[in-house]
Amino acid sequence: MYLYNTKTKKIEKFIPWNKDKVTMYTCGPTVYHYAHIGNLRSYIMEDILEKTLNYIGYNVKRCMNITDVGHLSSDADTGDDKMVKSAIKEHKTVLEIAKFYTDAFFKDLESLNIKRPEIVSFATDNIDEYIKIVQKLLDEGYAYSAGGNIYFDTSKLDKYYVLTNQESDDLIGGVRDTVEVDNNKKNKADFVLWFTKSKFEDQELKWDSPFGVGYPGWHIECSGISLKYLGEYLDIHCGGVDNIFPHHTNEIAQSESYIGHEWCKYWVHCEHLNNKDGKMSKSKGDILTIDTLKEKGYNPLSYRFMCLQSHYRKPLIFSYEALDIAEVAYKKLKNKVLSLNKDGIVDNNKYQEFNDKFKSTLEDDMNTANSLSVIYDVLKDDINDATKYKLISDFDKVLSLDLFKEEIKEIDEEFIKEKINERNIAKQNKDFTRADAIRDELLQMGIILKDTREGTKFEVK
RNA sequence: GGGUCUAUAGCCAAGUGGCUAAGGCGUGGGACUGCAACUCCCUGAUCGUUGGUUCAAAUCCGACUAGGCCCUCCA
Repeated sequence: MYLYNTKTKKIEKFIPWNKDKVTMYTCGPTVYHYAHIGNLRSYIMEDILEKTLNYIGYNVKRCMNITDVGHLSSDADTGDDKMVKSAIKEHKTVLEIAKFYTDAFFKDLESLNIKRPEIVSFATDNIDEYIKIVQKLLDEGYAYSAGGNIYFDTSKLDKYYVLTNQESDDLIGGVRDTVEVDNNKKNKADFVLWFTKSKFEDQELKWDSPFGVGYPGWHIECSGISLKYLGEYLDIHCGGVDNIFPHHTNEIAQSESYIGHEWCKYWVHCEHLNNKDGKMSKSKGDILTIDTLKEKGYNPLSYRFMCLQSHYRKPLIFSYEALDIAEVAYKKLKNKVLSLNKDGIVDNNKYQEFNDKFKSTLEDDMNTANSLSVIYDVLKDDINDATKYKLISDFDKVLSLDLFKEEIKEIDEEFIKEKINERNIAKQNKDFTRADAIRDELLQMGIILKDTREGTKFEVK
């Protein structure tokens, strides 16, 4: 398996810390709003990565966090806590908000056939872990207290900017208007580990700690959860490219200072889904959800197909035109696959040949566009249906496009057969007006008729 | 301003130095059909611009142009 590693800016051969056990951490959502389809692109990519590793024989232990507290608009002690803000807006408690959007998030994962990680942990369930880490960082001089908060001291590190080639002087403090400069910080890049002085009177969630009553900073959450569930040696850490700095950079700083050695080997980042004007984002408000796609009549898996047609390290521009194309291609592919006759003897040599080809596309930094091409190669090849069936159903263990799943819809089969019969009689009598009327009537109900050599068949739209 | 990534046909997109640049969708033509739909066959590009390295470049290097993302909210 070869992966692009943000840490080295190179495609590298994947060698886990332990021979066949892979630990994988993926940054999860902040549950103050619905996930938009751009967020979900990353989760699709991570799903493919996990399933690929399984497919080529690794045993993967994967963990994901759910951020349900302490996510400020800014990392300085300014701005609003997103969770609190939503809670006020929707007249609910913070935990009610978290529960609601967490459930919605899991539903989205299901719609897209994304496997739920083995371990899913809430930020609020691991407070002790953060306190333990912050305490040790304080004891060893990596952190300091100022203005009521605990900060990480980035000047204590030999190299802080490990994922980017920035120099500290290049940073523009407060590049966005909404960010205020926090004067408690010793260095521009320092970040909060623990807040004790909350500006929000209605901050509902607070915990007692040796540093005072308060709540954790944003970055400590992922380090804490990852170290707790996956240990001190992590193989892969995933997320969107926007997390490279500062979030992942800060995670490395605090985690490696805490454990005293290298922590994570491979950093894998997914590029964004953009629309014509740039990035979709929750905070900009222009979000497009899976539910919206469903309401417009799209199959969520068409979106998955669209993502798989592109490479995860390339920005993908969303448009309904592109989604329409993906949906047509997906349906056509599915129809072809569904018409395969699975009975027969599998040609093992051919199976091996195509399966190796499929694996190599995935092992090549998850080149899913090429993986899909292998399906078309299989369909076109001069091998029997049984072999094709076996190959494609195995491929689908990774791709998860439900290629063999018939659409289940409440249909009255008897009624349709009667109508088909009626139409055939009309056709025999050359009463095409009547025949077309019946065809249109069924079409209205979402039933498409096909006149084949074996007689008239129907298909659910 | 600094960092980082991208640029291939109408659209999506593969390609990481070497035969006529994958694949999908669409378009056009054809077969099939009462007409369609489905299916099948055929159909398209000197690879952002410009220098350079090389026997050989979409592929490597430089410059330029356009665009995305990050620089304390973000997948």
